[in-house]
This record gives sequence, structure tokens and C-alpha cells, in this order.
Amino acid sequence: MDGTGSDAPTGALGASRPRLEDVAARVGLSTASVSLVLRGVPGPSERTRQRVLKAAADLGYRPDRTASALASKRSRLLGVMIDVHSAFQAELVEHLHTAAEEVGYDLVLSTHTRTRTESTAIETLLAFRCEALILLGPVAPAAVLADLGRQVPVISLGRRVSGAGLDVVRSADDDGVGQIVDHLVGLGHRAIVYVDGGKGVIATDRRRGYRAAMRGHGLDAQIRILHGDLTEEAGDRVGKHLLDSGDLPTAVVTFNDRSAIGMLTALRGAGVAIPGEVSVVGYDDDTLSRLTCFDLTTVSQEAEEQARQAVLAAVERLDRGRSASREIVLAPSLVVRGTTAPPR
Amino acid sequence: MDGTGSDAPTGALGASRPRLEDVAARVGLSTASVSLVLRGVPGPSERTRQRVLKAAADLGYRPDRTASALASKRSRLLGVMIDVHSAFQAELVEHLHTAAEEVGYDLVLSTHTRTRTESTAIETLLAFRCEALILLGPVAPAAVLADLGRQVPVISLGRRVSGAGLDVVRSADDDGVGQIVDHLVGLGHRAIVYVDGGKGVIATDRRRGYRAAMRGHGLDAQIRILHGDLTEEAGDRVGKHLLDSGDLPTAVVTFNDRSAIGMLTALRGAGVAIPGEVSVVGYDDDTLSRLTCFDLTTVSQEAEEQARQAVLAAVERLDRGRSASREIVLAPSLVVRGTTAPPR
DNA sequence: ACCAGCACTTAAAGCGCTTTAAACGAGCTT
DNA sequence: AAGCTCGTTTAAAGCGCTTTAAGTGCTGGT
Repeated sequence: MDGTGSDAPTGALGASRPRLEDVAARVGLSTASVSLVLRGVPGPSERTRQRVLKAAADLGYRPDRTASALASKRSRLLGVMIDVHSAFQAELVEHLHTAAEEVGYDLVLSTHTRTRTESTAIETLLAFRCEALILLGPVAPAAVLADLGRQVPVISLGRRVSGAGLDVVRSADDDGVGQIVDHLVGLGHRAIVYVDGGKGVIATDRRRGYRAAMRGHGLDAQIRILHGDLTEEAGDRVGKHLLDSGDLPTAVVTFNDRSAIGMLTALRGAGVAIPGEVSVVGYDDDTLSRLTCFDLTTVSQEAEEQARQAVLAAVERLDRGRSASREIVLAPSLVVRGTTAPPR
Repeated sequence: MDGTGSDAPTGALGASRPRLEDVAARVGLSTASVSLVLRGVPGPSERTRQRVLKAAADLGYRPDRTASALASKRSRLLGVMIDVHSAFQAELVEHLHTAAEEVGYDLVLSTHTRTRTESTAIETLLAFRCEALILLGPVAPAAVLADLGRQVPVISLGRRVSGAGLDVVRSADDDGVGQIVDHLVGLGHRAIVYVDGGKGVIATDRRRGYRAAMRGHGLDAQIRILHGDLTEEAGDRVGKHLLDSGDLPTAVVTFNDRSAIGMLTALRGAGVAIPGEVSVVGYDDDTLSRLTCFDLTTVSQEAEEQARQAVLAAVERLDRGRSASREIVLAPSLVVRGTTAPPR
């Protein structure tokens, strides 16, 4: 150790690391044998296997993905497009990682942001030669996704895409909202307002779920949908609007947890007791919603299961030759916390 | 369009896409020329250039990163390790993306989670042959990072790492907290409590900043530090503790915005007017803090500038041969919003 | 005419790995 | 002794690109 504090490598790829050939030379075998051993392909004798493994370890050999991808024409890479700002998607990524690892694939993440479009993110994934793409809540038109799906297996996670030949893994959003309404009605609520989440496919499903459930309980007349979007901001705004209108419902259901948190803050800030005077419910079971300071009743989307199913769908196409598209709809589950109670 | 909904590719890499050779054949040139044109290397004539570009476009040619990385021994990839759960890091990633793009590099993201250690995340990055690593708030011991830095240029973003030969880009955390204290004292506060953020390097710096600033104002006797951590949970807990103690200060400074939000909720929930009775300040200028429902006074870390500097540091090492390590310390800036006011 | 110099263009040798067909011995038959 | 099989190993041909030295055909100077 020279401790000069300035001995970091400067060149492109640093000192050349050991190659397959170096390992082979060390044990006096061909690179072919070493390759077979290292990939766990049956063939080499036990003795060879041990010697190779030892040599590789001694040399600190680590295969070069780039080279093996090129040679094998398999990258064993799944491309994941995310919105790096979404807490829920962050959670999905975590589960995708473990699921992919279990089946021997690696993930490459690409994010779309205000300054980076969805298609740029996808381009990047394609340039890495990902074998399949898992898109989290893609917003691109179905036709575009269908096109993409013709080049590479595509799994849409969270968003319904009909007739595009893609695989879809999602949870039954309408059912989720239905469960919320059932829960509230069960507590005795009737004046249940819904704060909408915009014009996306998911928002449509949830809104429909609200309508259907209200009608199912004979509350057609009580259906009341307020304009909102995906942010805390929207919840706050709608909350203030409700307060101003002087026509507070006994329960508010919002498109997602973020919106619910805005709503919560607006109402509490105005001295409204929750759940004493008004019950509030969100959707997503966001990390935020679990905090004791919010303690929000919400709906869990079973992130782990969705992730597992998405990876499974990819593997079925890649390794098991499935070619027909599949849609997997999971049942969401209500998580009752502290923001719901019988109406006063 | 056959619209059967089941025509997605099933094989490993889908139908083989056009190669350099195909483009070359189409214009009757060698692959060498095409490669030169496509990479914008000077040499080919204008006429050739045009024809190649057209042919490539017609064929929908997209270079194979894997192959070119292998051949050129340059991946032009920067590895970024993030904690996918952090909103602030998400923002950094966004800026890193644009900064990297400007200098012709691409990013590969790897995340560490509860189930995926920091070193696994780094291994992945290395396997992709990233030319430099940008680690967001790494927690590994300095010695480990120093070791890594011997293999590949490493930039620690946000965390101070002394004498390990790495580049560091961070903001002056002590100064940031100092600015907060100055602001509060300027408003007339004296009883200013600090809620700590644990035992990390960053927490240490901020705590020190608080102490120094208090002393600077002759408020040694008022120094009061409460145990906390990085979560909303902690803020909430400490807030309740303050309420119970019956000894409310006139201002509370917390380690980060998340903690501040917990604090805010706890105090408001107990009917304490903010900023009327107590002022609250966070740190990070988190997306959350900007919401009208929190409207938190906080300190901005200049995410964009930090990202730009980190990429610059990498490029200096990779393309400009710098070998001495560098530490870039940016000045944070106070963002005054609605949770601070003169004491009652 | 001849060659130097210039502007382009290209053949060919890899990059570090995978993969396939072929080679090799050793142990069996017949 | 020739022929077979079987288990193990390997030579060699790529994967799709980059890169370098060597080519080509010009022009213009002498």
C-alpha cells in the first residue's frame, strides 16, 4: 500500500484482468474446457472441474459478460424500464432482482424522466441486447408497444394492454377499488367520494371499479368523482376544494397513496378529525402510507408476486418457447390501517 | 398486421437484426468505412457519409454495444450504484443521465436493497465492464472503497471518503446546517433543537455543523441533540417525545426532510401551530418537502451540479488522463419555505 | 513519364468468449 | 488385432464490431 491517494487507474478499462486463456494456461487445458467448467456444463471430469475452479479463484477470474454475450448470442439480460421517481416501482425493482437472479438472469435498468423519454429508455435497453423487456407502467400507445413486442418479448407490468400480443402482469385495479368501497360501506358509509387519477389506463380501471362497486351497493346517487392526478399536490388541492364546498363526504377514496396523503394533510390541517369525521383510503400500499404519521388504509398490489410473475413470463418465452401472449391478473388486497372508521 | 396477438418473438434474441455488414453490402463499401461513418470518425468523404447514413437508416440499423465494446475495449459505460428507495438519489440519477449523455457515455444502474448488498451491486457493474463507478452515498468502509478504486476510477457522490484515492463530490453538509441555524437565529430563535441522523459520515458532518453554528452564535448552552435516523418514523417518534417532555423548543432542525416530515406530522397532529409555535427545518429539498401540504424550509444540495461534477470527474480520469484524486465540495443553499417564522 | 503527396478506402487481425465437430485414449468386443 | 464405444478434451470457426497498416487512384510538381 503506497497510500499516496493518487494511485487509481486512469486508463479505459484498467489493468487487463485475467482471461479465460490465463486460467487455461494455469491448469494446462484448453479454453474450451475451462469455459465448460465455469458454466457448469456437463462433460469435464471431476478432477478437471476442481482444478479449473481453483485456478479461476486463485486468479480472481471474472468472466467478461460482453464477450460471452457476443459469443453465445445470449445476453441473459432482462431490460427493465422504470420511473425512478416512483416508490412503488422501486419496490418492484427490488423483487424483480431477486426473481431474475433465481433463474439466472441479470437486470439492466433504464429510467425515463422528464428529460428522458420512454422510447429513449427502451432504445438503451435494446442496445444492451436485452432478451426481454419488462416495462413498469408504460404509457406509450398500445400500437407502439405492439411494434416493440414484435422485436423482443415485452412484458407490461401494471398496465393493461389489449390485443397487442404482449404479456401483461397486473393487479385487478377495479377489484381493488371495489374492496375499498365494500369496506367503507361495511363500516356504514354512504357518502363516498372518489378522487380520480387522470386519463391513464390504470386510472380508468380504478374509476370503473369505484362506479361499479357503488352501483353494486345501490349507491348510484352517491357517485361523486373529483378530478385529480397522481401527486400529493392533487390530493391537497381536492381536499381544500372539498372543505371550501362545505359539503364534506364521510369518506374519500383516492387514486393512489400520494394523492391520499395530500388529502390527509389538507383535511387535518383544517382541523378535520380522521378517521373521526372523514375516512380516507389510498391505493398502492406505498412505503409512505405505512408510516405511523399517516397510517393510511390502502390496497396492496402484491409487488413481490407481480415481479415474480413478470420474470416468469419472460423466462417462459425465452427458455421454454412460449409464443402465445398471456395476461396475468392478480388480486389486490385491502390493508386496513388507521384512516378508516365508521362515520360519525 | 396480422393481429393474432401471439406473434411476439420467442427465441433468444429475436430475428437477427441488421449488422454492419448488411449496411456495407447495401452501399457496396467495406464494413470498415461504415464503422467510421457511423462513429463520426473523420476520413470518409461526404458522399460516402451520406449514403451510409441513409442505408443505415433504411435498414433500421442499430449498433450492437456488446460487439463494439468488445472490439474497442471501451464500453463507454458509467456504473451507478443507487439505493432505489431514495427520492433524492432518483433525482441525482436523472441529472447523471443527461450529464453522461452530453459527453457520450451511457449509464448502467445497479441498486442495492435489503436483499442485495452494496458489493453485489458493484460486482454487477464491474461485470458490465463499466469504465468508472459513481457510487451514491456508499456505506462501505473506506478501505473497501480504496481497494475498488485501485481497479477502476470510483467517484463517491455525497459521502466524504478521506485518503482513499477516490474522487469525492459532495456538498458541505456542515455549512448547510450552519445556514439553517443562522436563518433561525436571524429570526430570533435561541432554543433550537437538532434531531440527529445516526452514525453515518453525513450525519456526523451535519451534527458538527449544528454544534459549530450554535457555538458561533454564543448559544453553547442551548445545544440539544436528540437521537434520530433517516426515516419519517424517527421524526414522528422524536416529535412525540418532545411533546411528552413538555419542553418544546421554538425551532427544530432535523437531519433530513423525511425526518422533518415525521416531526411536522407529529406536532401538527397534537395541535401545535407551525411555524406559529415551532419552526421546523429539514435537509435535502426532497420532492416531498416542496409539496404545499408540507411546504418545508430546507437546504438544497444542488443535485444537478453534483451530478454534473461527478460525471466530469469520471471523464477527466477516463478521457483526459487525470490520475490524482480530487474532492469537490459544493455549497448547499437554504430554501426558505413556510415552516419557519420568528418565535412567538 | 515519374514519383510524391493526398484523400479515401479496405483487408485482415483481433477483442474474450462459446460452440461444434472432431480427436484422443482407454477399455471392450468379437 | 481390428473395430467399437464411451468419456473426456480440444482445434478452430465464429459472434459483430474496431483498428491499423496497407492499398487505391488521384492530382500536381518536376
